[in-house]
Amino acid sequence: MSKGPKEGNKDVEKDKEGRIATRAESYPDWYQDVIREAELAEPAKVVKGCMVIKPYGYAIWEKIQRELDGRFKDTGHQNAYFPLLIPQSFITREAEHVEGFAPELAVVTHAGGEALEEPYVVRPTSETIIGHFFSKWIGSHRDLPLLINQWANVMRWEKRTRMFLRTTEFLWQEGHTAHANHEESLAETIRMLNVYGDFSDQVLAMPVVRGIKTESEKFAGALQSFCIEGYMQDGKALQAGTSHDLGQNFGKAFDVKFQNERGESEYVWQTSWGVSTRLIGGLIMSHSDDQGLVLPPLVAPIHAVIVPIYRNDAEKAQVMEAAARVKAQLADIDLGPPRSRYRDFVEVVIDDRDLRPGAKYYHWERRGVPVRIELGPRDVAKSQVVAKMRIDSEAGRGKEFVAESDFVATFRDRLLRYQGELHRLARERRDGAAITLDSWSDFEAAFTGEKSTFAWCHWDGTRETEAAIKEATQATIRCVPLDGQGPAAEPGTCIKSGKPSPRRVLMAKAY
RNA sequence: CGGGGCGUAGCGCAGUCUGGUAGCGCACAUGGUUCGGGACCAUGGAGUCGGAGGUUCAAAUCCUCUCGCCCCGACCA
Repeated sequence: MSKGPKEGNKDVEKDKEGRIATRAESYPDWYQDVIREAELAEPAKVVKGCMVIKPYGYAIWEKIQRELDGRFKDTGHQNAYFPLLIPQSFITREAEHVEGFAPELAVVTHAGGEALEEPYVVRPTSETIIGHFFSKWIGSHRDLPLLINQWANVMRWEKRTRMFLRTTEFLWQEGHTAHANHEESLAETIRMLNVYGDFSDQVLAMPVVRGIKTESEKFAGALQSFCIEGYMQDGKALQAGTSHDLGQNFGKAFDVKFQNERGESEYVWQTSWGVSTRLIGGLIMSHSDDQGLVLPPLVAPIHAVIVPIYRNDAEKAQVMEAAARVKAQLADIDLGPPRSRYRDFVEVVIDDRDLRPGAKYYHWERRGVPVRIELGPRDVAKSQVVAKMRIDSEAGRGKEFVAESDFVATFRDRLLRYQGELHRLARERRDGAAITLDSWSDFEAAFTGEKSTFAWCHWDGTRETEAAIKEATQATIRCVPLDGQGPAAEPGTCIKSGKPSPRRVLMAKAY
């Protein structure tokens, strides 16, 4: 939408011709326009680096929450809530953790009109305070595993912020679990990584690479961090979710001990995992185009909009009656999977505002509503509807004239096909852009200036080489892929140092 | 923390160089004509020009200080 029209601004050149959508190519123009014009959010301005999530954007987050929460419950987790403020001393107990988070903490030093004896930090994440409570709650191996999730806000005073992708305050969920041994905690770490990966593929239609972070990119305080990396349309990577194997680091720092079957005292093995409102940024950067937001049906707050067309009151009465009938039939459709714990009924809006139809088309297109239904006197007479999908796909191309009964009968299938198509298209864009590189000059060429893509390259496994690559190109090692992710594992030589490498890793510039 | 930019109506901006009635588009309100891809006409409401100080007969405009936001880097979900 960089050169696209702005809502309600007639000065900007209209794109009446050439309405073939082009895909997003760069933050910030296009990205921010999509957010503003779809009314997802706006910068708070009065609070540095914070944004206001508007109702339509928040509705997307609620969809994400609900679906993820169901999956957490399915894997045996329970929700709980812990304090926003954490005693500063908690943060300093784990050496790597304090080193990693100290620079970005917001600290409360005064309360009740007086200086506090010990300041509180606003949580940047809750491992420490949850560790504190775990130590009280866990005594026996019979208390394990303890599987807790928290939906919360956190604050990280980042030097640089970007709407949804990195804001000072953000909403997320953080899972925290404690286990009796490392096999179990590692299995949990990988299990939740796959919950995220599956969710991203199935619900967000955002294909991701599942992998392991390098030592320098891992979570501060973890033994090992697993991640899912999404491909954004400007070629950059987005860390869309992480799952950490914390080992006994926090158990030792917070004295979380249990007695095993033999009566011996042991530290618990913990995990933590999280995804945030960043997913909404990933959604935008994965699917949207010059005409605005594109939403997969499973996270769309509104699945279909009916635009009634009429010229006089008689026509209006007739058309509105048909619109209400179509809406009522669609509203009974449940998009949820057959055995889902939640129902996900189709949400239909009849746009009866006093605007011309064309204005409504643009309005809803910008908001990414998957299906538009036009309904006029001609259609009512023929018992048909005119359907148009947000983007051309197997689920619909151009304007289609469909018998009302057929349309209703196939609506669920149409939405689910569209969902699958968005995933397929995103994967094709990613795989079409991804490259395998073996020479350093090719690598530099691929990342000059603002350029970025997914590059599969050999790396010698050292922190020094990793740093040198980042220094030279701004590209980083996004992850070492798990088996089955990316090219088949085969040994080679490092793209930078020429030293031996066991397998290719994923490199890209990152958000 | 470095480098750049910007604070003027709800939103987007012009006006600042060269001081002199506070402007434009959209949005909003009312009336009318319209209505299958962003309608038009008429009328109207809406502002301590980010803040403080200074220069001047006169400051959105010049000077000093200050606050805030955005973008680009270094750090990160």
